[in-house]
Amino acid sequence: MKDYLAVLKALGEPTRLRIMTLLTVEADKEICVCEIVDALQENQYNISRHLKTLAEAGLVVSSKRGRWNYYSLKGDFDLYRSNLLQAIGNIPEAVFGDDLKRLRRRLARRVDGKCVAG
Amino acid sequence: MKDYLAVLKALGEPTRLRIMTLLTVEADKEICVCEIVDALQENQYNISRHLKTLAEAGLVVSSKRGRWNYYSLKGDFDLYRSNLLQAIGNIPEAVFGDDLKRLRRRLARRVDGKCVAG
DNA sequence: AGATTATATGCAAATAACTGCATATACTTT
DNA sequence: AAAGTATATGCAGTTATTTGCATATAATCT
Repeated sequence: MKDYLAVLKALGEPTRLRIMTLLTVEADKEICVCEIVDALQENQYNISRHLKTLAEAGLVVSSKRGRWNYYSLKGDFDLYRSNLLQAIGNIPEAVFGDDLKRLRRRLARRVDGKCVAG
Repeated sequence: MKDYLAVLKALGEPTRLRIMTLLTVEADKEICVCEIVDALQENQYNISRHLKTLAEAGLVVSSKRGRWNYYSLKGDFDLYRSNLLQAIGNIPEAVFGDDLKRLRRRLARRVDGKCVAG
C-alpha cells in the first residue's frame, strides 16, 4: 500500500501539485529547476526537494545537462498514475494561471531551446 | 486549489484509503461505522474522524438511521473525483484483502440488510 | 586553479496531521 | 426514567511533513 500512498501524498501538497501542473501543461518539454523556481516564485531548495519527492513517487524523471537539471513527466505511467494525472488534468487552468503565465514568460527566454538563466 | 488538495490529502492516508476501498468494492451498499471499525480493526473514534475528513472532501455521504450512521460513496461525483476513484480502483484488491474478508464476514451477519452489531 | 552558477542536502525549527483518552451526544431498550 | 449502545468530538501528546538556513556538490567560465 505504501507505494500507492506515496503517489497520492506527493500530489496532495500545493507546491508539488503546482509543479505537476507545469510539467503536464508543457508536457512536450523538459523544464529545468531554475525555470520552475521562477514560475512558482518559491525557494530553490524547496523546489529541489519537492521534485525529489515527485521523482520518488514515480511521477517525474530528471535529466542532467551541464549544470542544469531538467525535469519532465515520467513517460511510461502505469494505469494508476495515468488515471491520477487525468484527474488533476480536470482542475481548471485558472487555478494555476499565474504560475503558467510566469513559466511561459520564462520559457520564452530560452536560447536554442535551452535554459539560459539570468 | 484548497478544495482539490483536500481530496488528494483525504486519499493519501492509509486508514482513509482503506475505508474508500471498502466503500468502493461494496459500492451498492451503505456501511455503518461499526462495520468499518470491525473490518479495519481500528478504533471507533479514529474511524469516525477519518470518515468526517472523507465527507468534507466530498467523497462520502452519511445517512443516519436510528443510532447507526451509514456511509457510502457520494453518488454524483464530478470528473475530478471520479477520475481519482478510478485511479484507486487500479490498486490490486489483494492489498486490502484482509479488510475485505473481514468486511464480508461482518456484512453476512446483517439481519434484513441492517447492521445488528454484536 | 579560482570564481561563478545551478542544484542538492543535513540539520534544527516550525507547522500540520494523527492518535489516545475521556466524554459528549443521540437514539433505543428495559 | 435509567441504562445501554453507536457515534462524534475536545484536548493533549505524538509523529510526520515542510521550511529556512547554511553548506555541499558538480559543472562551467575566466
